[in-house]
Amino acid sequence: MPELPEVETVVLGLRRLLPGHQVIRVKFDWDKSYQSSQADTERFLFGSKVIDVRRKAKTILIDLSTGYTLAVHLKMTGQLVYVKKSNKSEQLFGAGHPNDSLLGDLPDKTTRVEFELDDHAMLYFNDVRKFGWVRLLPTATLEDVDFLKKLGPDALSVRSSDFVELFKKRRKSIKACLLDQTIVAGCGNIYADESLWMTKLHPATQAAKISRSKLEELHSNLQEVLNLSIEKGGSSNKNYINAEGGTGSYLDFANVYQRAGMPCSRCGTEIIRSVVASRGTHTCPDCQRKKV
DNA sequence: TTAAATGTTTAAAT
DNA sequence: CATTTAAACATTTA
Repeated sequence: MPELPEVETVVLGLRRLLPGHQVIRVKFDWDKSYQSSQADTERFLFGSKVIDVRRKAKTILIDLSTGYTLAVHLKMTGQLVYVKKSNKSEQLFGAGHPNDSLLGDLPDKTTRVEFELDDHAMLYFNDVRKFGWVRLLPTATLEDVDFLKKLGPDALSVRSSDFVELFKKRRKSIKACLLDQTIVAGCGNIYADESLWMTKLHPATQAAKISRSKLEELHSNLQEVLNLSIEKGGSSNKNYINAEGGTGSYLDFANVYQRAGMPCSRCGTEIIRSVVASRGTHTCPDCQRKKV
């Protein structure tokens, strides 16, 4: 699911499963979901071996031995599920948008792309809303591709001082800045709301009006919640499955996201929902006093 | 029936 | 030209 920690969970999981294996075949039912020419697919995908799996912001990069890379973007509802069946056992790993496709039999009606691997394993790309995509691109040109070129520094690793510099002259709302991947890459709607609540900042506050110390606090809180969520992604819950296939709520950590009407865990005031930066926004009206 | 949903991307407005 | 805002994409679920 389509925020940095979930993408990271996908990457960490697939990195243990894919490298060394060959891609034999691909099948897709929606042409926007798999973007490559037939010729490139035959030349650079079929028979190629997976070298590595990595992440750039919220894009998953699967590097192949042919010098090409499968770039995968899950957008709002994408997920990647790896299934390897043998006579006696089934190895299963999946992460992304938390719905039942992670646990059910595949392919199902949300399956857009299927990759067949040389060891009888399958990699499924499921995406209810069809916003996501898989693209086969030359590895060397990835840095020039527009959707990766314009990204700001990764939210997980950006230094505090750089973070402050990037934000202090922006005139749009702090929430719009957090969601703007060209400023800082990797934050999404959930973590924007959570980190702003932690920092006691109202999402509609103009970034330029926020003090240096508050920005430093926001930087620290954002990295904290992202890291915490990555750790949670490693445990068994509904947006992550493994052989045990356990369920749970991946939003256990959330203090405001989708908690409208429930009490703020800090002061007890009711969490409210509004719209900021044209996205659903959750705040504690007491802790995060409105900007002027 | 209407509203909302984890994210870009593009066009239009400032 | 750079920045900011809003609509679009496609579908399901509450």
